Amino acid sequence: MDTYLNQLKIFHVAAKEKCFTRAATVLFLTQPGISKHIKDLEGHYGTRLFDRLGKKVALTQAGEILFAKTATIFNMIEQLKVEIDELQGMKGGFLKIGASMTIGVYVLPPILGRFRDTYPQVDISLDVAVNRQVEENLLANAIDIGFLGAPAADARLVTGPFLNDELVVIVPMSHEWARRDFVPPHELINQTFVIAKEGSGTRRIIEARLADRGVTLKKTIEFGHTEAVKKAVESGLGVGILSKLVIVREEHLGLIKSLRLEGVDLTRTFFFAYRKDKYLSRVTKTFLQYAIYGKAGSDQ
Amino acid sequence: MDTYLNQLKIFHVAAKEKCFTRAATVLFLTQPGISKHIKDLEGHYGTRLFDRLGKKVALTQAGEILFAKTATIFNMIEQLKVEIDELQGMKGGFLKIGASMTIGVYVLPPILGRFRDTYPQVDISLDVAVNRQVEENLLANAIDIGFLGAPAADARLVTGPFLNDELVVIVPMSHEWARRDFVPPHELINQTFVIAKEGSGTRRIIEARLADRGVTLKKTIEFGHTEAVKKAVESGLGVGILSKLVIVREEHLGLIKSLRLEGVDLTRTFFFAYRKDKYLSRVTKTFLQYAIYGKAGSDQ
DNA sequence: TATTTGCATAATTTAAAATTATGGATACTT
DNA sequence: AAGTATCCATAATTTTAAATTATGCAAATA
Repeated sequence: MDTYLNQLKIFHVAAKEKCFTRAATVLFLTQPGISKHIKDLEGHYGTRLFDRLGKKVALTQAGEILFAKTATIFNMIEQLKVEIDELQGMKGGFLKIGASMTIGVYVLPPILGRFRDTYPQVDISLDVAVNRQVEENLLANAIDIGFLGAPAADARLVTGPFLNDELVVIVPMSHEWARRDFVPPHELINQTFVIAKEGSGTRRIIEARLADRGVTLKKTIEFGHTEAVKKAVESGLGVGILSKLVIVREEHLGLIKSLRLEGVDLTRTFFFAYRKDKYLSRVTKTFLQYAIYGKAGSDQ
Repeated sequence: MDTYLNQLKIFHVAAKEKCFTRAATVLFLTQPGISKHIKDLEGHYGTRLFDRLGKKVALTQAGEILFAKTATIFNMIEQLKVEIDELQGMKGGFLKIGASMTIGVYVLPPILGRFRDTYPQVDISLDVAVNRQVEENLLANAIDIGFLGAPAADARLVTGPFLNDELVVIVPMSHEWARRDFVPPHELINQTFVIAKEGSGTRRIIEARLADRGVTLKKTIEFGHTEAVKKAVESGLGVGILSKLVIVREEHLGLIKSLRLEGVDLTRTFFFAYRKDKYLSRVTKTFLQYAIYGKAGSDQ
């Protein structure tokens, strides 16, 4: 075969891994095999594709050109299998979802439950990660669809609004604010504040919007996890700000009370995203309908 | 390989030819080989790709899906060769150069200009930095080639001489030395000296060579920049020592006069350097020829 | 009905691609 | 600074995959 197809596959993995040895592991081969194939390919194209920089390897310009195209090619080949399976009406299939924290833990589970009731043959995986990681997983084709706290930044991804959310102040039932529905921002300053760890999407929004109103939180206690924030507020440690989505149960049970911040817009939107050049399988499309509209909408 | 790449190629040709026997001829194979590969591929996709209609074969629906994509795929693969060849023919690509001050500002620009005239499609970046930084950039593979005021110290770098330079004493036209061509070193001592900032290559050479002759400069004024030194000398602030390369224009315009130091060797050499284990692209090689010989030399 | 043409299958050969073994060079470690 | 580990390159060998030849069957051609 004069098109060096197998070599292209091996090159692609090696370029992705930036390491021949790791590529060998991924491909269930040994390192010398990788070296040889790359060498063959370099012979074919008449130029080096990798610089061997000591222990590291790095793509040359020619390598970069090649890699850009092989990514598309092997994406297409993967999609082929899906498309043909669907043609045959194979109802099973696999749906790989990635989501950021709040969505993955509080929003998706009930949706997944309903979806599973209707399509019990579909295997589902859900990977909860930070926004950036979800984007990367989409680009690496490791997940079919992602749910993010912000529109995907990468141009290779298609993004759309998925769900509107609102951040609310939460206080324990023992708190004097528990009988109110609104609180003006400046009153927050004197409160001990239980807040999510730096780096979370929620945290960023809170700080940005409060800063707009000239309010900076002083007495803050940080927790790494939403559940911890809830528990802390419940037990009277202070007041918190969390997504409405994550406290519905607690509020319903009368464990905490939520209030809005007067005159501060704490709404935000979650987004879905997928690779522009990815063929969305029926399963994926259907799930997206479920997620956005609660039920399957139109078929297209 | 679990992607059946070779089979895809064979399928593609067979689908194009609508005939296994002819596909065999095209691919320099025999018909049974084609049959087997198609069969393997059908096993992989779990469905027939061709209907065997008596003496004829025709694509099934699944086959059509496959054929549509393989057409794109093999198109891309062909395109790849073209794109990489273009890179080789220097109809694209980029060249990342690092250089120390004097070379980057006074020597390279005209060379870059000529190079660009011949290869307008090559993108060029030039990063001017201190010697050490240039070396580090080379090692980090951030630049393709570097030009330095001293041979690269790191064993992983290949170094070669690039350009000979000479430091000369410069005086304003109003100075009594302006009518001389040589000046003995000891006369320098009584002069106010305008000199480049500590740390520059030029400064180090001046001090080392003068120290050999037992001369230490006393009345010195430091400037951070070569241009400042020139301006200072022009306006009669004192005498200076600078590279011949940087004052050709000023001397030609009659703004300053340059003299040699009697009996002191103030010549120095500039060097190019690149990573020993880096593949020098054609663009890089050609540029190096331009830099060293003024024009492209031999092709190898 | 005989003949040609095209694909399928099986046995065998051939060629490709894998592995093991080894060496050199660079980075990390103590 | 010396020793160790890591990573890639190369060569010799083994294994596997893919080619071939040989043959059969079915449909189109005459």
